[in-house]
Amino acid sequence: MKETKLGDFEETLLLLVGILDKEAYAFKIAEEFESQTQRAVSIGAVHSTLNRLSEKGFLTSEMGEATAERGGRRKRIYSITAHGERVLKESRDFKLSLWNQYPAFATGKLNFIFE
Amino acid sequence: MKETKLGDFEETLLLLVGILDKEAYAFKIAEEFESQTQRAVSIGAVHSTLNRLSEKGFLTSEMGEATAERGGRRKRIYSITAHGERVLKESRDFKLSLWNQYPAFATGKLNFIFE
DNA sequence: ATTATTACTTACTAAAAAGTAGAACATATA
DNA sequence: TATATGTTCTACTTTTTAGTAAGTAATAAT
Repeated sequence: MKETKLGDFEETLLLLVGILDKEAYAFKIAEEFESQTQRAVSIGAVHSTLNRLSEKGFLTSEMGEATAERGGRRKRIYSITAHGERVLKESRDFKLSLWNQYPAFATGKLNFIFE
Repeated sequence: MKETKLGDFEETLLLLVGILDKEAYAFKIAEEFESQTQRAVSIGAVHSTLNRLSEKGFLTSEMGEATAERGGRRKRIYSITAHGERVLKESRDFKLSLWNQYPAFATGKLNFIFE
């Protein structure tokens, strides 16, 4: 296990970036994480993880437009790179494959995903 | 993120134990890992990870019968605990759910797994 | 006997992931 | 102007995961 890969929390955040699309900025990501997992996260943990993901080349980001809302500091909008998407996909395929081989999980329903 | 959970390598090994069933002993697990991932692992890494998984309550094990093969030291056979299976299942469900929400991945094919 | 092979065990180290703390900034409202 | 709100940033610490090293054991083959 040498290559740069994804931790669990990292993978979740990466996916949330993909899900949130144009709304993928740290605060929103943190909120979404909490609502999807019922677990608390500190915003700092999210920021440092997003940084790590960027350094690893899985994410890029750019500053969004200034908003005229209260607290309207400009948001940094994240998006998944091609590399990030590829790694995510590989990770998914590998897991689907394993689950499928484990009798306790194999519903037979995942088979045709590998059509 | 406080609760005891699974690292990536741990999750893979846990699943391999489930897949290998009666053949789930460290050496075989290491071989299977290499064949399924095309990555090398050291047997020591596998042993220490299996230990960790046992301490966390995800696995149990017992010594198998002595075999009359060359190098026939008794094997320690691992199996997944109910707790291990539950955690594995939760992890799977959560991931399936996220993948399904990410447009780049959503084939629509995973939907009905949550029927 | 000696060596090769299949295995386990344990204590340790290294690396990576996760989380914390504290500061800063922009805007709106009171 | 002072305060609340929504937000980013980064250096640092802690915790967890992954991996190494070195030894032990049992058996078969030479």
